[in-house]
Amino acid sequence: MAVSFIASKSVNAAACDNPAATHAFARAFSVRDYDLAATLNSGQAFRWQPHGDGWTGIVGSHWVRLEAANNVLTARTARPVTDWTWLTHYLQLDLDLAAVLASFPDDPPMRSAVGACRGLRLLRQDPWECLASFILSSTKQIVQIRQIIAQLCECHGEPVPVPDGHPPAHSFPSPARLANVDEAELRCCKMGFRAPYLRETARAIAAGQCDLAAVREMPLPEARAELLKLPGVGPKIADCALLFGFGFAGAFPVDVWVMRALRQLYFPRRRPSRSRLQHFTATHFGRHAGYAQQYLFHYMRTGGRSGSSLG
DNA sequence: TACCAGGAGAGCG
DNA sequence: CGCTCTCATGGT
Repeated sequence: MAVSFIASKSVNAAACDNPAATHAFARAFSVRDYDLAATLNSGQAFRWQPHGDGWTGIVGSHWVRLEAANNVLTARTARPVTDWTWLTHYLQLDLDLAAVLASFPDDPPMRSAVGACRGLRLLRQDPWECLASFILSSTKQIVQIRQIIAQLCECHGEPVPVPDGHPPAHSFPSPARLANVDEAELRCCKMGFRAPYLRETARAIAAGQCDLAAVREMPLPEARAELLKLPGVGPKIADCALLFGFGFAGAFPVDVWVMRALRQLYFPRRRPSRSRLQHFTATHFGRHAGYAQQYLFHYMRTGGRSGSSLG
C-alpha cells in the first residue's frame, strides 16, 4: 500500500457541520514513479485540463483538482469527502508499478519505451464512460476527442458541484440519458457519423441487452466478444474499454500508433497478417500486455522524448 | 491545400 | 480471408 495519509484540511470549516468527522476538501497521498501529466494526457482519458501546476477533471460525480510534486499527490475537491476510494481506485495508487514493469519482455523496444516514459500509469475509469468515449474516438485526434466529450457532457450531463470561482462542470451522461437523445442533437456535439453508434450502444445498455457489470466478471475473450456485439465497437475500441475501464490487463488495443510501433520495432521486414499480429500481442508482452501497449503508444506519440507535455 | 486522426461496417472477389 | 470505400470533422 503506497498510499498514506499526510494531511487533511478543511478549506471551508463553516460548511462542515460535523466537527468530529474526517470530512476534508483536500488530501495528500504519497506516491512513487507517478507521472501525473503523462498519465492524464496519454490518450486514455479525455476530461482532464491543465490549470497552473495541476489538473482539473471529473471523476464520476466528483470535481477534483490534482497536483503532484516531490512524490506527493494532492487532491482538492468541491465538497468534503470521507471515503477517497473513488479517487485511489481511479488513479490506481495501490498498484506496484515496478512489478508491472518487471513483467515486460526484456527487448530493446520495451527498454526504450520504459526509459522514455518513466512514471506512466494506467487509470481505472468507469466502464461506460470509457466505452462511450472510445466510440467517439474513431479517426479523431485526441484534442478533438476532448472537445466532443466536453460538449457532450455540457449538453447532456448532470451538473456537479464545483468550488467558488470555477466554471460549471458536468458528469458524463448515463446510458439511459443518451438513449433518449436523438441523433441530430448528438451531432450538434460534432461527433458526426459516430452519433448513431453512441446512441444505439447506449440503448442496448440501458435496455439491459448488454450488462457491463457482468462483462467485468467474464474471462477476457468472452468480455471482448460481448462488447463486439455493440454497434460502433470493433476490436480496437473494445480493447480500449477492456483495458482502461474494465481493468483487463491483457487487452491490447492496436491503433495507428501502436501498429506503427509493432511494424517498425518488431516486424521491420514484412507486415504480419492480422491473426499473426494478434497472436504476437497476446503472447509476447506478458501478463500486463496492455500496460506495455500504453508505453509503446506514448513512446511513439512523443517521439521518445521524456517528460512530454502533449496538448 | 492535402493529409491525417487511439476505426467500424459493409460490399466485394 | 483481405481489400476498398464511406462515414464527419477539424488539426497540422
